[in-house]
Amino acid sequence: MGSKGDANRRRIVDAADQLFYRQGYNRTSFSDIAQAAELSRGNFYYYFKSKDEILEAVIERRREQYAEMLAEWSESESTPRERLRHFVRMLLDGRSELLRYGCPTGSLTLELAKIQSEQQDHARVLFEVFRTWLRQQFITLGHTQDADELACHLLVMGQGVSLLAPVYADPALIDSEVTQIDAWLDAL
Amino acid sequence: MGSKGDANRRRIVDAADQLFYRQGYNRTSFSDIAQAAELSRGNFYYYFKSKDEILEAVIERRREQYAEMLAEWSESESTPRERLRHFVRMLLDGRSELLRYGCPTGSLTLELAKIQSEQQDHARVLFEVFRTWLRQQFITLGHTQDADELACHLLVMGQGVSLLAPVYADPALIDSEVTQIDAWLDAL
DNA sequence: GTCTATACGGAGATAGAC
DNA sequence: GTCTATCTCCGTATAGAC
Repeated sequence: MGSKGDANRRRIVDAADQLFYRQGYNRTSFSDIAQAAELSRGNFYYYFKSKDEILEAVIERRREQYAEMLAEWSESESTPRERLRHFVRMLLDGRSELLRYGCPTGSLTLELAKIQSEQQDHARVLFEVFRTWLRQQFITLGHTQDADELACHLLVMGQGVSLLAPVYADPALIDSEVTQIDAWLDAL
Repeated sequence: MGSKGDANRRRIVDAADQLFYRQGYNRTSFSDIAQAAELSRGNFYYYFKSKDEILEAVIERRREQYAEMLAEWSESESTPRERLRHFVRMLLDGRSELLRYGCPTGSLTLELAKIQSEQQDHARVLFEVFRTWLRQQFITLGHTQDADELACHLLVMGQGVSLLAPVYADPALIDSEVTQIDAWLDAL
């Protein structure tokens, strides 16, 4: 657990994270990751013994990042409505990557869903992070009864946009959708 | 192009269609398809020389089926509102498969999007079939100005539900979403 | 048209020298 | 900790007998 090893480990997870997003999990090989992390395949196996282990590490890393991001939003935005708007604005901020590769969480989870395995359960926690946070915002907004349904509906719309985005690669589609989602939020 | 060959060809496309849906395109091998179609690998290559060719055939087959299905709905339902409701009801009718594998169109297209290739263009036509039909319904409903935006928004919600469905494998989530989408339609 | 045999490359994974 | 060499399996694809 020296400092050199930790740095390499981080480099591997970084590289794997990016490649899983851009190429997909199934199409990303050990060689791809090793090459991107600038390590030999042999040395690579010193850090991770299976593709499963890397995936687990990537998911855990993303989970931490998302949780941290949402915690920051909870601090920086004072009202639940502003926080929800911040969530929607993600679609505009990550626009160029969204148009190419879709949502990192959605695309990964959908890929794993087709291989009925324990990996799917791991990936689901990523959605749970957002769902829980969104639900809390809707509760604070006064929608105590249907907070979870509203949270899911917002997730649904976000995922729908993220899927259609790479299909049409059209920025105008994202703009139009964000407008409609904002209108839905305002009407609540 | 004898009758025997045509039957085999159809069997292959059938098998490939199912496997692409349930396992995903990337994880489905020639052997998988040959086995499901009950053909030897050797004979298999007599009909399709590459995975690309099979994919093209599968997409074309789906396109025809969807176009036919939508044409039937245009006949069986007399008002655009009823036709749109029929579209939403797909989420309930295909419930059990949706909960396991998501939407055939959405999952395939997302997978292909990560391999920037011509295959992506082929898959996009599947969305175009629905988008065009939906747009027509909204126009008939009187929304001439924003028909395309509304069509896309309905597609977005459908795809969002289809992605979240296998993540949580919860029928109640689909029910709740259908209710909310129906309410959105009614308000138009 | 249908099969068997086989070539070839890439992927995951390990052993062992340094 | 890092590397090279190597093993095995699987996937795509072809040749050629029947």
